[in-house]
Amino acid sequence: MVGSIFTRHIEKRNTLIKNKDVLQTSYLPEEMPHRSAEIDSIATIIASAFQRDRPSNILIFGKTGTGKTAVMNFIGNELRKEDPSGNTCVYIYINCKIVDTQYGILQNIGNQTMADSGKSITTGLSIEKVSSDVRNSIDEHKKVFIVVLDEIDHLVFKSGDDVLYYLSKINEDLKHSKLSLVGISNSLKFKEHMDPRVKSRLCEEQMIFPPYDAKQIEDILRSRAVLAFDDGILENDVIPYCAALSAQEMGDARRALDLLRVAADIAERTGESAVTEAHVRYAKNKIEMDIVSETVKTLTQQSKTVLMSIIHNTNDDNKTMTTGDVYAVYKKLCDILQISVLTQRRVTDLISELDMLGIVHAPVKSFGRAGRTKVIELSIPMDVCNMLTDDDSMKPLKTSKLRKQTTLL
DNA sequence: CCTCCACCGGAACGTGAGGAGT
DNA sequence: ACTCCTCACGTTCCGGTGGAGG
Repeated sequence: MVGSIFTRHIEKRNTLIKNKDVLQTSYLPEEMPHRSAEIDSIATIIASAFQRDRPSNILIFGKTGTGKTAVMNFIGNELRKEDPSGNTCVYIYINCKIVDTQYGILQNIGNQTMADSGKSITTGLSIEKVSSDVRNSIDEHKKVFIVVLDEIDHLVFKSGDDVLYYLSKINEDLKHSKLSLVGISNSLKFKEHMDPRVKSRLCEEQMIFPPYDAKQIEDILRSRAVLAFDDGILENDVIPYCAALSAQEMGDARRALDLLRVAADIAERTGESAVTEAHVRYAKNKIEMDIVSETVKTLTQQSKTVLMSIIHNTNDDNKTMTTGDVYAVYKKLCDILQISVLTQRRVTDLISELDMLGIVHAPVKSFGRAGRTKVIELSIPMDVCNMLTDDDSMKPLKTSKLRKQTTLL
């Protein structure tokens, strides 16, 4: 037999997409359409690092997909071009959605500054020890450090502003080095959760990235499409359609790129010679479904059980329910699944988490004498029910006998 | 205007996993 | 082997609270 199981697929694959990387959201373009003003003003602030001055701390706001992260990484790249050996300036990027604890942030900065000396920061040390280690390591370098904290709101929300307090006043204890912070956030609201002192120090400069409009998203898509596709692969209305769809979603350029990439993927896989508007529509559904199933998959068993209780409480004529309703069903499900029953207090927290993930909608509402409670409604399709019962830990609910039992609840 | 329901949600604390230093 | 650290996940306790009905 000639060839592997892949041969057929490799041969069949017509190359609709010339360069796939260009359509990834992580791809860093050579130039950034409609963001030159922002790049310029950040560059003026940061340029002082080359005079060995401390650039002002910057806070950048903007909705998702407005190019905040891309602009900062673009600037980071330019910084390295200007100073290839890193003699005066070090650029450190941390995504606070991934690293969201005080300890993690310090550890991350420490590891990036100590990398050349072969040392590293491990876990199990006290915060005080780690902070002083990091501070010493920074000072030894005698450089200007630009620390970018992406999704900083997530950090503040999750772990408070202690690290920010520490980092924003670290310069007082540095003799040779300097450190400036760039915070990136998609909500303005998180400032309220910060200590006023931290806030004022962090907000020395503030910038807001406005959402892109449909025309601008079109430009961005076109600049990428030129690199990713040969002429004639995209039907004329594809890019405007992607742009229009994502402009509806608050000018999210990332969504627009995802749409285009997934649409092209679908067209390629089905062996078609061009990408059409229909592919984009299909891509839109696929992306939405993928997001939901991915988040549901990563829930803990307890959260899945709570979600299951909400699904069981949902029926055609009554889509909403109260915390009490959910908890009653939840207790029975726990019994069937043979898992421990959490307190109602904890379950309300789990429901709130599901709310934050966009899986359910659960505002609190008062019914006067009838009390005050969350009014819970499922905000994803019922199909997730199947996704949930496919899960190993939820197997017991799959047998028909038990399912009958649970639907009767 | 007051009451009172059915929870909400903050605070403090407990437990146990995962890792480090000594 | 023992102590010490963080962090995730829960529990217990308890003071609120919006608004329909008296």
